[in-house]
Amino acid sequence: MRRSDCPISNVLDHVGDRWSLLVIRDIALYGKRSFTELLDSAEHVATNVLTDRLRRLEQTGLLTRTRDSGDARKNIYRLTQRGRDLLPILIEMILWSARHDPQTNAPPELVRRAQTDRNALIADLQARIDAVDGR
Amino acid sequence: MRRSDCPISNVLDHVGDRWSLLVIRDIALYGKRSFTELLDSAEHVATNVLTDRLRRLEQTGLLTRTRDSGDARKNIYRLTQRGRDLLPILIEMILWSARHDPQTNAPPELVRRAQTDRNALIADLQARIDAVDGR
DNA sequence: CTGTATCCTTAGGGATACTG
DNA sequence: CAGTATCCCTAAGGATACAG
Repeated sequence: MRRSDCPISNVLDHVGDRWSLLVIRDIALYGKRSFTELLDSAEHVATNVLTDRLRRLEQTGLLTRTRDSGDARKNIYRLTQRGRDLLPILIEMILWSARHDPQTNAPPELVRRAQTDRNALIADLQARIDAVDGR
Repeated sequence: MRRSDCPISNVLDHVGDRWSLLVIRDIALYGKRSFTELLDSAEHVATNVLTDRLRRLEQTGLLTRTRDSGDARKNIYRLTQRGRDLLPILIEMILWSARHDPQTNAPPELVRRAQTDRNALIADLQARIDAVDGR
C-alpha cells in the first residue's frame, strides 16, 4: 500500500483514485450522509465501487459508519477529523479549476472567500459539517 | 474524459491517478527536469507509465516538452503556469500528512512556513521553479 | 430502500526488449 | 543515455442480479 514515505504520495495512497475524493466532497460540501445520497452524484459511481470506497475510507480512518437510529436498514457516513482535514485540499482544487478551467462551476462566492478570507472559510465549512453531524 | 462540471472532479480528471501528481511534485519541489531524473523517484514508476503521463500532462497543458539545446537526445520537461499553480494543492497534502501521518517525512521547515507564512512560502517555491527554468 | 455480490470487460501498469 | 513499444497480468470498475 504505502509506496514511499513521501507525504504527497501518502495522501495519494489514501485518496489518489478517481472516486474517493468525490465521496469526501459529497460528505464535506454537500451534506450527504447516506449510501443513496452518495450514489446520486453527477459522476455516477457504481454501487459496488461506492461500497468498496466507503469500506476503504472507513478502514483508513477517514470516515465512520454508524447505524441510523431512526431507520435500522440505513448507515450514516460521517467524516472523522482526519477526513474533515482534507477540506483545504478540496478548496485548493476548486481554486485551481476556477482559475484554469472556468467552464467548471466553482461557486463564485466560495472562490471569493477562499481568496480573501481563507481561514475563516475553512472554519465555516468545518462548522457546517459539525452542525449536520450534530456536533 | 470530463465526468462532470464539478471543479474538484475536474482536477481529478487531470491528475487524479496514482502517478501524475508525483511527476508534478518532482518537477515543482525537487527540481527534476529530465526523463531519467523523473524515473529515479522513491515510488519507482515504470518507463512506459512515465512516458504516458508526460504525454498526457503535456496534452492537458500542465507541462511543456522541449529539446535540450545541449544534449540533442534529451527533452526538458517544465511546468506551465497551469502546472505550477498546482503547488498549493501539494502544500496542503504535505500539511495533511504532517498532521495525520507523521511517519511520513514532511520537511519540518516547510510545514512551519506553510502554517505561519503560507503565501510567502508559495511565492518562494514558485520563484525557485522559475530560477531552475531560467525565468 | 440500503446495500452487497457476481460477472465480465477494459484500463492500468510492471517487466523488459528494443530503437535512435 | 533517452525514451518507446510489446507482452501480459492484475486491478478498476460498469452492469446487473441479488439479499436483508
